[in-house]
Amino acid sequence: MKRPTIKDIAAAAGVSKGAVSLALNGRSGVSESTRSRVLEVASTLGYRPSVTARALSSASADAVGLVLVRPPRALGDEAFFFQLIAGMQSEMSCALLLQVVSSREEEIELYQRWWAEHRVDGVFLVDLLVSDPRVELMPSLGLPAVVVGGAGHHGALASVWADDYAAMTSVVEHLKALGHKRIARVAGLASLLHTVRRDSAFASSVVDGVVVAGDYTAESGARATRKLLGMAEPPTAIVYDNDVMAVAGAEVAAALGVAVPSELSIVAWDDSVLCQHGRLTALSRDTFAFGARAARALVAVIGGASPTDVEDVLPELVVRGSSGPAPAV
Amino acid sequence: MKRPTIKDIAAAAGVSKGAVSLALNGRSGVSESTRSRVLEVASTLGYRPSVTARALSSASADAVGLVLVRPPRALGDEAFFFQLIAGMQSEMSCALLLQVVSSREEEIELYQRWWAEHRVDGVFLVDLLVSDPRVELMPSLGLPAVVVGGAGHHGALASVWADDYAAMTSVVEHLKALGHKRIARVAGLASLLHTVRRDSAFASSVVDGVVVAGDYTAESGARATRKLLGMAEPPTAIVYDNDVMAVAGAEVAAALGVAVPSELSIVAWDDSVLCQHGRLTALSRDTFAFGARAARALVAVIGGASPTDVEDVLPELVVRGSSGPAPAV
DNA sequence: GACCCTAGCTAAACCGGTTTATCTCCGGCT
DNA sequence: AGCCGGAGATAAACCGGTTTAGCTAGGGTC
Repeated sequence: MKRPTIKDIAAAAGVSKGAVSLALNGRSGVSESTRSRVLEVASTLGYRPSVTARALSSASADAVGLVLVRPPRALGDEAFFFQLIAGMQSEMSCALLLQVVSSREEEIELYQRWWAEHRVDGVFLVDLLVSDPRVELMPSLGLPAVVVGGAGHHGALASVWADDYAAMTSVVEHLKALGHKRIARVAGLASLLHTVRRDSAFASSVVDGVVVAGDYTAESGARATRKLLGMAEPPTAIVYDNDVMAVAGAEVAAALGVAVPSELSIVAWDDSVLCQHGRLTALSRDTFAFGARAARALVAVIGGASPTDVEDVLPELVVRGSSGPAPAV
Repeated sequence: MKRPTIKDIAAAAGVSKGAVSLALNGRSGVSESTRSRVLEVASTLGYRPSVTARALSSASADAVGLVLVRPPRALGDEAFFFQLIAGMQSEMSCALLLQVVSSREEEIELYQRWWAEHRVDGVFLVDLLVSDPRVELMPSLGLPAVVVGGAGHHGALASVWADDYAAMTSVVEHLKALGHKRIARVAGLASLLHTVRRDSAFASSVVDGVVVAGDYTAESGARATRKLLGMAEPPTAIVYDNDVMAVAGAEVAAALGVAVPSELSIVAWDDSVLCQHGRLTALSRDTFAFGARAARALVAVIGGASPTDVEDVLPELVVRGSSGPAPAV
């Protein structure tokens, strides 16, 4: 009960392997009558081309790659990536080759290997570093790639991004309009490009703004919040770089008896069910749609389109119960 | 700057392609001196075998498959699957081929295709149906597979599972011990096997227990809760089939002015950050470890081990603020 | 009628591995 | 000496496609 190969079709249709290949791929070199006969035979035999064999002779691999550099254990709580992946899938007819590794070196090694082995037709690049070697590497390999969530234009690569700078500014403006003066920020990993972008936007719109580093985990969010609230002149508003840290921060505030939002306003970057149920004011971007857009861009680049930069809509601030007027002095 | 192939190594070492293959795979047929010379050359040339080519001559594909049947949009909120995937990755050195499809037919089609094309060495089967055609299909295809989250033994397949029946019983016992008599349940999709298992456990330990169907979304959880609380004799405790529905239910209760836990106890199946921050009593299983265990089982089956059934530890009830003594009559 | 061109097809090489058949050489046994 | 066996290596077939070179028949041109 083996699956039919191109040879079986050739035999059944009474033509050569080569003719079958031409006919199935809609290329010239066979007559219309032969082509239709081949297609007929192929469909009755339930023929499916083997991607493996096809990839070997340098055609499509029918898959795209995504490598995540994370401690696997922490990954599961990051709804962002799963939303992103789900969105990507919605716009791709091919499969996604996914692997989680623990270092940047392994990541690069893996991209090279996948490409050398024709296992993928293209890749997504996420978590862009400030000076990211991948931006140079991909074009030199000739591997189609799309930067997801970078900061605009990146070398010769296509890019799908949102304006973190403008978004941060809009958050700060919102808080200033509510009368806040002492605004703090709990940042994400300093090595990531978007952290730097948000940092600089924050620095230029808030004078003497305090920034505490975090790593997206609940623990780091709680720790940073305790530190901030323990200062001589604690902030009246804190902006967190992701939802998990913000929720943890809100809990710390509650535990310390700091009322939200009357004494402290909290804003989260990236909305999620977590923020919705915690009634946190959050900067909401449609991560699912973002992933879908990235997939479309990658498909286009693989198809031979020249790389373009797509700017996502500016994230919208969804005001919920965790932000309000600054406390009277 | 092409990647070296087995031919290059053969030329550099002055032996034939066949000898190189034997040497690299640690098989007999070459002398120790030749083997070490080949290995030496291979490492200095930075040789990496092409999985694609290898898969063609019926060897390993170095990837395993997972197909999810979901509307992609809803998938992103289901932390369960992402935790599971993260756990799988932690125990696999190979990549995961992931695709989201919208129907069971496509799922089966995809499994067959992947296997026929040597794209995967084995697959995970999730969301087992009550009478699932895949259980018969996999052995007949000869495709190594592991059932994840089924109900024990499934035909000729290996299985990694948790005892939903006993878990449900333990939840009900907990509530009964608190004095609850009118206990209700918001179930998941009726087509899934574990729903049926939980249903039957619930039915046999709760007399006249009301069950409302849901589909794991927040909307369905809210709807079900409104229905239950609007009854003439509303339940004093509700058990939800996942975290998202439970949190939505807690919100509905709050909106209707029903105090939790003094008037209504809420228990969620599957713990998550959502439950932790919502202070919901939840049936906690370590989904990450569950995924890791599934990966180990699949690796073993692919390696030729005879399929075994691994029972996961019984999920543990983590009591938080949402469950308490039944209200006095 | 000789010549050329092209459409339509076939045979064969190729991709990068694995596997099998074959060949040679060397040592041990009778 | 003659025979057998096994170790060590090679050449060639194979996996299932794509691609290229080459062949054939038919039609148009001068």
